[in-house]
Amino acid sequence: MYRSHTCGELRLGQKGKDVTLAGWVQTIRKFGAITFVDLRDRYGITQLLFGEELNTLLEENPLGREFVLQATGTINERSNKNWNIPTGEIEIAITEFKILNRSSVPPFSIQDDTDGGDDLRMKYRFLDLRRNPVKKNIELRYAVNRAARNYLHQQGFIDIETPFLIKSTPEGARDFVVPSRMNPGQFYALPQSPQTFKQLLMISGYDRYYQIVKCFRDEDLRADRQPEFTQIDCEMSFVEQEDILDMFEGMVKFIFKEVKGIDYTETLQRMTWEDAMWNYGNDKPDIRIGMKVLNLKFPAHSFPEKKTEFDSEMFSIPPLGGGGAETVLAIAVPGCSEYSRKQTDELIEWVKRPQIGMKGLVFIKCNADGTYKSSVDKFYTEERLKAIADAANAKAGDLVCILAGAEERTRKAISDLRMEMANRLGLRKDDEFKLLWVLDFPLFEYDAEGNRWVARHHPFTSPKPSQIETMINNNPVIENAAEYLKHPYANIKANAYDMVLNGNEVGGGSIRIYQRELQEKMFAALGMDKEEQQHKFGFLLGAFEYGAPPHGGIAFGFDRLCAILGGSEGIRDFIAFPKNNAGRDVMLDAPATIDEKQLEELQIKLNLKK
RNA sequence: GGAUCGGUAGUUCAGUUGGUUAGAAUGCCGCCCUGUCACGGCGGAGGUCGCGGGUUCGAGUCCCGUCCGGUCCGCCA
Repeated sequence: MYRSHTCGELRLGQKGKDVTLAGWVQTIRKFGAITFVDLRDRYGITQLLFGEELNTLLEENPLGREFVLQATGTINERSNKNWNIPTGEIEIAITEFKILNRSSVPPFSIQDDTDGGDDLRMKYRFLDLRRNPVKKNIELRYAVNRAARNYLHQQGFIDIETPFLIKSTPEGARDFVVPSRMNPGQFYALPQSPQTFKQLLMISGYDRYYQIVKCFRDEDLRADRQPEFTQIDCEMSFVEQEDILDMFEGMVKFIFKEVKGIDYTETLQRMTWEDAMWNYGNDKPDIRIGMKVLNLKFPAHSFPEKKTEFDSEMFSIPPLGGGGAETVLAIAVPGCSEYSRKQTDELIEWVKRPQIGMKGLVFIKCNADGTYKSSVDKFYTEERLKAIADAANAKAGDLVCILAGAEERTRKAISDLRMEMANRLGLRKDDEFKLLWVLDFPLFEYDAEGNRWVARHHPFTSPKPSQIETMINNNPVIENAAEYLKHPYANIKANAYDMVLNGNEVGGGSIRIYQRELQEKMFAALGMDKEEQQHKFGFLLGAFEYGAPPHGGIAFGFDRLCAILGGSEGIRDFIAFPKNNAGRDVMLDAPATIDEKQLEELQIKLNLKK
């Protein structure tokens, strides 16, 4: 027996008991005759006391940081208690000890506030994982996993594994591919999601399926994107959109309760995609913060049903962009009317950065005394400034920020500016959570490069029932690229939904197509002829002919959900062994070349550029 | 594919207009210390300034290239 207890469980109540602990040496504090050692394991830290009688033994067997130590002794009450740790009232008076293994000096300190940089921590991830902050994240991840499984199990879902070695379908993200030795020249692809398999399971009658499963996408990475990531993947049969929303609203609330102890009782707010874009410039708005976007001027073809008291005559921006910008958007930033010239100049520089790409930024300061001061005073009367400020819901003390430019870019910029200002003002608290459903996404997006439609969600998403006729009865071919928005397909809305948490998309799904005719129409709209459809998705089209039930589902970004619940923007510290932003595992140094012999077996010849 | 920031001691960083022997903190090693828990005191070791080239009397510092890392844009059905 290596240990009788862990390093986190002993308390004053067990005083006098003889125990054996095993763990890692956190610190050694020597005081001439006596030595204190903090022994650490997954459960906590317990102080060991080495008395004078052990000094010879300690000199013969010197301890060092991160040594693996087994020590036996008696639980003592401390004369000086440490109220910062749960075991701080006791210490173990050691009678014998054994070094189970030595350790080199670690390249960074194994502490909450480590001195290690990210790169080094990733290279020695096995040491980094010993640190409390990372350990807490990994434990939180397990708690979320457990809560999700418990909920889904209670609801009658069953976990069914689907294959990782599947067929490449170059629609959407790039596939990771795996060569087949037994089938030379042929490749498997790793799944970007188990999408088609879960739909086939619905056809097989497993009407409530889930899986917490790895997915693979060979695209460039970000702080919140990894090449292999985990989804909570779910699908249900005989459901409408409302059933899915109910079921998974329940799941997320259950997770909040189990993991964070939060009673999220209010019904999730719902917002159409159009309202999200209109009011927040973004399809995943953070609704914890205000600062709704005011649309001062916008292209006639966009959101034709939206009405505003402003129009193209009302607002143009003479000092920027020459002949007046296509789109003019504003937000009222609370409490910033006192910004100095230096601060507003800095904001102007911020929006001019290439990532934002604006030409400039117009301000209206809504002063506390009820006057208005703007950077465009010579073009506007104070009444007009007031009208704009009022329309943006600005109060005295607010700073109205106005951006102008091409529609998409400006919309993204105002959305970025809104988030930036919220961050600067500390409005995005990492312990405040607000969930939102975004509904009624467009089914299609126009791809100017290929002059064709692409699926906004994925090609298995069904249109709103009322628009199935529109889809089937119209030719998807776009005759006039310039006027693609007049094509009947441009206005088809999808039976799709995203769950948004604090401005992050944490889940997304749809009611699926289950009729062969409609699915073929969808594939055709995406530019696939019959032959290609058969080659890529023949198995699914065929399956639809054998009693496919109406079905739909959703998938949650598990890593991202964990990160947000843990109060973090990045997902890497919620994954035990993550990759860096070039897709490398710096600990393994992967990817790597393979042996000539392996290439030969696969009958693959490299043809590297350069 | 692009933008941007960074790379100096084991580690985290500082290093002025280009100018003597490149510093601090922490860690490490040695000595002292019987109540520490970020222990304390004294001493010591530790550097290919990412790499290559250039400008210069002289480069950590300026220029070009390259590699590595962070963040972002494109991309991510």
